Amino acid sequence: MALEHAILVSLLEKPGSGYELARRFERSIGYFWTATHQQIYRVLKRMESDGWVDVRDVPQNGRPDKREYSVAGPGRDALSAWLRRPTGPESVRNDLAVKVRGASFGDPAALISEVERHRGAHTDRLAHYLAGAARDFGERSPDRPLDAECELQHVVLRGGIAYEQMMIAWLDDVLATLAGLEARR
Amino acid sequence: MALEHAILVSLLEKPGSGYELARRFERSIGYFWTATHQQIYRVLKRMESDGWVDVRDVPQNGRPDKREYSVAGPGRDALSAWLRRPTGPESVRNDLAVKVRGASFGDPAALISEVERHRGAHTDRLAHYLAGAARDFGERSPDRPLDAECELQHVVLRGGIAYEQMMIAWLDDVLATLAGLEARR
DNA sequence: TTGCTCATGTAAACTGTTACATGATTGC
DNA sequence: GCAATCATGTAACAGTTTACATGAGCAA
Repeated sequence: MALEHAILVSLLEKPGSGYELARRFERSIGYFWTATHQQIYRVLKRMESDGWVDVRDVPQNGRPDKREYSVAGPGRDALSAWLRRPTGPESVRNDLAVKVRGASFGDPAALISEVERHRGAHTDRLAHYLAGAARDFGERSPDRPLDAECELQHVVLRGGIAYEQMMIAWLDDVLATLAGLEARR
Repeated sequence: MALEHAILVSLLEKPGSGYELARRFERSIGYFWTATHQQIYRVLKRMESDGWVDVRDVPQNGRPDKREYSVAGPGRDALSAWLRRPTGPESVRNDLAVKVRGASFGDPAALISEVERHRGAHTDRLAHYLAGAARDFGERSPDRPLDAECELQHVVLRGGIAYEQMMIAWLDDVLATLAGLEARR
């Protein structure tokens, strides 16, 4: 269980409201951990009552007030304890792999458009990552290295890029295999 | 939701009991879809009452009887309908990426052993996949191609291999980044 | 006799998804 | 006037995880 930890990391990078966190989970953090606003509000409430975060009501002109959360001492401790604690093997959930394996009992060709759709989604995401990498980490001089926070954000982004490239290559392999089966019939 | 579909695929490959399915979810299918025996028993019961699977009581000598499930017509239909139906974007859950990004607010060096542990797990899994690939798909003659089921199992396995190789390379990148931050202090 | 494998389950707690609800402001 | 954005929630349901429970056989 790590939604609270993902929220702590995000709040350490910048304090914000539940709504703002939900936005961030559609971008940046959301690329390696998904959550909806309902989940976030629920967890924020629990973390507040556990003393992991502080809240501050921020009045805004012409807009509803927002409750801005920031990480408190116990939250920081909980995060650094979690960093050290071994995390179990990730649970994999790959619909498409199940579908590909299931295709042999149905019509393999029927899967082609679905695989192409996924390929498109991964291509879009890759382009998005590459643009972000160029924007945020493009102009680095070797004699003036970035700080730790930046370096670590960059290595996570490189992971996202490697993942998307791997997926696109694999989906091409799947498409070639499906086409081969089709041609053979 | 696709646990029922993963179970259908597994039962089409070979009928079996809930217990046997739970074993398979620790290997083969489990590499791209995880499930515990509790989930499996619950879903099997629902699928049985929906007529997706047939059950047969198999007495065994010296062992408890087992209830062997096999896919029925409606189950096969449900599977092929799902194969055609677009599946939403996969929800990513990567603990380690959250940890790496969180490390800048704690001690980056404290994360090194955790990353090394994950690297070891991925190396083991890669070796296991490669052994399986050599065993099941090693001796192929180009003039006698395998059947569809085999080809599709093979392409899924290639995906697993590509994933593990990508992860190991990324974890090396993470380790180099963490070491670089450590050396700089 | 201790622990492992085979075999099937229940119960409770937690997490995730979908739908609904409110209310102000900004831009077309 | 209509839709989108900002901002915070509730409610119901579905799915997942963890712990507990039973009981037989088999091997060190």
